[in-house]
Amino acid sequence: MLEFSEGSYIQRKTLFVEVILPLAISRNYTYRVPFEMNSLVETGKRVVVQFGKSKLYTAIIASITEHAPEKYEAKYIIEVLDDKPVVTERQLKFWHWIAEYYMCNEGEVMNAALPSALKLASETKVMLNRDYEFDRTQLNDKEFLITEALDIQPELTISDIAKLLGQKTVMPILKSLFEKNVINISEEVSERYKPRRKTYLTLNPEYNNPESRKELFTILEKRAPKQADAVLAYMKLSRQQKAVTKNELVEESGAGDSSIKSLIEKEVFIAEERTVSRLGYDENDDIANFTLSNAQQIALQEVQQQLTEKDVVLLHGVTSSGKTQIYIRLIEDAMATGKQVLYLLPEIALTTHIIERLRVYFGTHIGVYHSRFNDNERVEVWRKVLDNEYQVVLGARSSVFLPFHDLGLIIVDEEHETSYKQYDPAPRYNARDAAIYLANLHKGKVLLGSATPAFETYFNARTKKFGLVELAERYGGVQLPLIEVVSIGKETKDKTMQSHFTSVLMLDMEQAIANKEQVILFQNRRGYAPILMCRICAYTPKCINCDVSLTYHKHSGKLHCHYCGYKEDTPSVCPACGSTHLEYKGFGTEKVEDELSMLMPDARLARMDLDTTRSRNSLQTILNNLEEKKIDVLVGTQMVAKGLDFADVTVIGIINADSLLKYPDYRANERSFQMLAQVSGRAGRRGKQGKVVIQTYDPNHRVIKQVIANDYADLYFTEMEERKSFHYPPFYRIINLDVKHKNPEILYNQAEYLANELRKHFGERVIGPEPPLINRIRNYYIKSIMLKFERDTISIVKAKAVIREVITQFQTTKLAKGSIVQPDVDPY
DNA sequence: AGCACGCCGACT
DNA sequence: GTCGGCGTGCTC
Repeated sequence: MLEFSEGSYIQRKTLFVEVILPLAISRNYTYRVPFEMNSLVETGKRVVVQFGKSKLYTAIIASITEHAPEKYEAKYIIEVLDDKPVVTERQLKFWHWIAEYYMCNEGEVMNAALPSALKLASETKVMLNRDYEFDRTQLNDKEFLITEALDIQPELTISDIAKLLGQKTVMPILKSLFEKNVINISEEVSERYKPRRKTYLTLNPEYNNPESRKELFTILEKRAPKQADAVLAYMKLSRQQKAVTKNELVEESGAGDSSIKSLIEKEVFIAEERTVSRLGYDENDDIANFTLSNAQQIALQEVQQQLTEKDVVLLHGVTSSGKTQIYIRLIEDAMATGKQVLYLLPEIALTTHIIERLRVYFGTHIGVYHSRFNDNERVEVWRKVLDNEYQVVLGARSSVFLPFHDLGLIIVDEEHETSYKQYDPAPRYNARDAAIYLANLHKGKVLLGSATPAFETYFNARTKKFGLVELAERYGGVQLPLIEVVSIGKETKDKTMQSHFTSVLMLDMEQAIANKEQVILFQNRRGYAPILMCRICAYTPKCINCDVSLTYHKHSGKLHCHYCGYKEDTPSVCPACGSTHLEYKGFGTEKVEDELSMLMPDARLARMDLDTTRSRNSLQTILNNLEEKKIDVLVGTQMVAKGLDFADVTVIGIINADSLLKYPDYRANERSFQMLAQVSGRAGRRGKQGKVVIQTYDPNHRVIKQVIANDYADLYFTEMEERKSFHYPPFYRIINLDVKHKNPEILYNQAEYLANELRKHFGERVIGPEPPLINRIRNYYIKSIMLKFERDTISIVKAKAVIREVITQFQTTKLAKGSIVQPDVDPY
């Protein structure tokens, strides 16, 4: 003992760290800190540890103690990766809450939260960054050696590199190479996000004075009249709107693409490519310089006022009411106090355009976080949020995991969107709900925005748990769509129906197409016909796994199960009685498209449902075609109602509202109301009157009346008063347990067994596993068991404790062999 | 998540 | 007789 200074005393203490490993294991593990690293360890820093026989992982320090574990000998930490923590203590608390609330492991949360480049493991693959030219003379010997090796073999694992260098500690070298942008850390090579581009035209300023313009016209009219038309059309358009696109000009002038091309070559027009949003916005609505309408101003003040009293406020504003402008004012407020802001959007609404416009507004202080970003970009955003370089972050679901220091405000736009909920890998979190907890950790506020709030949100607002601000007026004089309810029954009697279309809808469609406007038809079923039935013995083919009737798909000529994906050939004779009188009952999008193509042979039709969007770019192609007006009528399922607005869609037809009104779901009325309201909201934007045609056998159905009145309160509250027995979430807390297995038969037995185990504790509050509907995800069949508790009859904590115990027993029972049970908590 | 260990079916 | 399938348990 040569030294007695305080510093050396600290070095002599034996420290242990509890770390979170990025694995689905139930506990945190304890490692021993070598003396020389005593001053380096800190909560939230990354460390490299060996776990199991040979694997190295990046783990996060969750806590530091001096107490040695008693039952085992702790392994040593191999290295400390960071100079300062990459995960804040608040985040660790947040992770802990997520793990607890959504019944998963902290390791799984870590996996979802950290970009993979921050969690290198021995099997991680490394490759050269091809997008970046680097100067190899800047590298040291070892770094140089690695790049050389990567020239020969494009992919190396970290253990390969350890062998190559003949040393165990390679992480710091890789870290530095990554930071110098020399290497990439591979993940599944995610498709890079391609922004959508549009060509904008401006007239060469040379022709701004009347004389030179006159001159231009005289030349053009003689030699190229089409080009003259194009210039005239440009003048007309530019008087109406701020920016003119090439496509708009082609359409307006009737001149061909080539005339415009030659005008660009002659430098009459100056062409410029710009990134464009897929939302209904374009250059013509100005976000940088806007004034709030009266209604918006009142709503803003009300939101500000309510945010002083409540932690969460719901802004319920009809489609096109200009909620974004209100958000921008609120973001400014929060920024003025020096706090950070998180602006959450569903993935589909995150486009470069909205980002660009907010960038114009907030400069370089705004960061964006996307699932389509590659890892380098994600790490960069992570670091910049950590270093407080970004004051505003615009992002999808996973951005709730960024290392914020001082969140003043979280905005959750389109709060009702189901894409905020992650289903497949744990953690099965809902970013909207997690955001509320996150804001709470920061003593910040949450604004939820929606035109069609989720039922639970509206319930919380009406029961004063959340604040509530209503904005019922569309912005900028945009009219709410006219809604016309048409009785299918009456038109059938009058013989004015043409296949599935009423005369009203036919007329509206024809008019819209004549005006070069577009139509969206909504039919809540895909396939051709949902039921095939024998006319003699009423036999219907059913799925062998799920016991639901099989849907006929004309495209494949087969019968499909929409739950598990099972397919079989269409029988030509009834398998039960041998008769040949087989009948298709009901109809889906395929049939609607089919019949419409016969009624309107000239209209350009397209279909958007799961079947037509399964392949990689097909959704994008459909959207592009719609935007470029290569489609007159789009037939689709729920997909057409999600997030996308097109300026020229003026007519929305709901082919059969009754299939929606009888939605086979325990939240039936809410779902049908939302669906109808969302679809309806898509009609008519930017100065065009929209129209919604609702075809139904039941024109007096209350839900339809409420959609017309945009009346949430009545729907929800009378419903609750009248039918307390209905399975509405605000009265119930629901926990879903998913049972997974590759074999549907075993799965069903196990689900049944688990349900019975749970019944021993919870009695009749366990629903399931009937009816035998089985979903298939990847190669597993999944069956849910729902636990439904009346509110206040059981604490969710207690329920979860019991469930955990049952699951643990279940997993050690012989019957449970091979099944994985994954709980999915619905917090309402 | 990996990985080893162990227990049953079809092969040189 | 073994090779290898997966089901099970453990990793600080």
